[in-house]
Amino acid sequence: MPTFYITTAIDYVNNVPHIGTAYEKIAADAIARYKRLAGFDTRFLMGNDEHSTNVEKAALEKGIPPKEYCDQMADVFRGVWKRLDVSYDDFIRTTEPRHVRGVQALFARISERGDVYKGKYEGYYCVGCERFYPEKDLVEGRCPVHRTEPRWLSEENYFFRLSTYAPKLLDLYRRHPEFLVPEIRRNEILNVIEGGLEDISVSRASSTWGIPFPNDPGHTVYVWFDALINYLTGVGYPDADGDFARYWPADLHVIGKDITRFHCIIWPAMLMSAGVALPKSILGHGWVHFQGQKLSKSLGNIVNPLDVVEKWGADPLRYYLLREVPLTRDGDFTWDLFIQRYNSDLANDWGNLFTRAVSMIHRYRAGKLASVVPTDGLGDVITGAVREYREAFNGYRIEGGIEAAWSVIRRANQLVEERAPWNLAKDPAKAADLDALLGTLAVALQHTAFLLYPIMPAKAALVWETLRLAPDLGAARFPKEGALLPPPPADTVLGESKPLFPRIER
RNA sequence: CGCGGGGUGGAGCAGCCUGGUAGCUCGUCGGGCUCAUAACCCGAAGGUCAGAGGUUCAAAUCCUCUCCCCGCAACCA
Repeated sequence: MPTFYITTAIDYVNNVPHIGTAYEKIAADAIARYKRLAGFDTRFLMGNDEHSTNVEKAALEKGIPPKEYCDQMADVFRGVWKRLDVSYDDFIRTTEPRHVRGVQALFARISERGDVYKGKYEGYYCVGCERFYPEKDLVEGRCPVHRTEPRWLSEENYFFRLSTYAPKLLDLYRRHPEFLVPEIRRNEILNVIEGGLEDISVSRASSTWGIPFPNDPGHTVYVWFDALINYLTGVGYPDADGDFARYWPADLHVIGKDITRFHCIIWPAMLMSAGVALPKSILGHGWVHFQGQKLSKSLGNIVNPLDVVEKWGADPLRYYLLREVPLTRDGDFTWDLFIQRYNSDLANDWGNLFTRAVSMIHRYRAGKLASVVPTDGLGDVITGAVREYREAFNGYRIEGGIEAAWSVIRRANQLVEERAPWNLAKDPAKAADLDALLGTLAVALQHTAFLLYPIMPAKAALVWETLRLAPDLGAARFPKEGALLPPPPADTVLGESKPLFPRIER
């Protein structure tokens, strides 16, 4: 069985998830669910990044030990992901022993290669920002953010010879353009690499909340190095057998566009140095804005995904984000648009098709299907939509997949008008026509549920169950090219007709 | 000359790479239907494709210039 290993970025735990973080996880989840339907042995990894000094500080402010703080935050994050129906297979935390062990092992490999050396890190350091500033970025000798005078700090650090990997990275991008998508991000990264790379500091002497440096416990591993390695330790590295052999190299890292440099320059260089296979592809997605503005704490426009979920469930939010925000671009979340898409797409199109079809099957045929073979060309519409859907998903164009599913919904709604079942029902001579139509609608509904399962798993499952199909929709698999799914059972009473998505009245 | 993204009917977008009927969703207007969540279906109106110049038989699409908007400091995916 082919495998598919997909990861998201792991999250810093000094903030709770917002709608932008949720977007990334939902998108990755849709892809993971799609791959499972497509028959891949799929591994979906998420996690938390718990080692930064900011985390230590946040814990201190709460007056609890960092570990305890991280435990609490891990519960918060996992709770949110559960509410959003994110189906991760494993959740890694960078404080776990399995991770620490892997980080140290990878460092040993990089050191053996001679790519780590001890040097001096000097510069202006702002305590407020916890970072170094080049002299040119200072404003009148002061930190541009805090307006305080930075300290001149000189620290012994370990460095990674990133500079020597520039030619190899360029070669990687030349030979594997799919390593980083979309193209626009690839061009940005190529510019950076072509501009030359500098060695980077990979240890901190000042911090204790981190992974001890191998052979020099006075230092801790720089948090980014620590974090990136989660993709390896999440499948068992450094153990070469088991899950690591099964899933590595990863097929897809889903990350935000702000951290492409770490993932597309430093990460592959680390792996090259350690002699570990590179991931196959990295997808740098855009931002979700709110009312046209970047999400920002200082602006106070952070949208908590749970606010949406509490009112309408996870599915409408998942649908909105996946439909409205293509992975390659920035998108916008507004309540107006959310309600509009909910009402017109979910309530009126899909939801209404479901209710009208199921209720007619009950009204005219006591809830039983006499025929389950689609007529009126619906079979071709469905197989065509499935083909389009798969092409779109394979290119990570989830919105394209959604549109393909909608072509079935639209055609089915049209067909109801064309065949006017309420008239067929009045004429006993047309009973067979009515049976055929109702069966066609049931099969169409079945396929919409199947195709929309990666997007809206809960509602899709509800439709599936109403049609009295095998209980676990997630265990269903795509039919062969050009074929249909095994149809709903004939002569079984279907479930009730009830609104899938009650309209939102403004 | 800092870098990048973008300006297409009322709104949001596709088309631009590989020139040749300007397409989609929503909204508006008119009609149809009554199975359905006042949902559904059909039709119509509405755009000199930011502006100017150029190449061409032909430009939203290629070239040049101009104007406007948004990112590129931090929290942060």
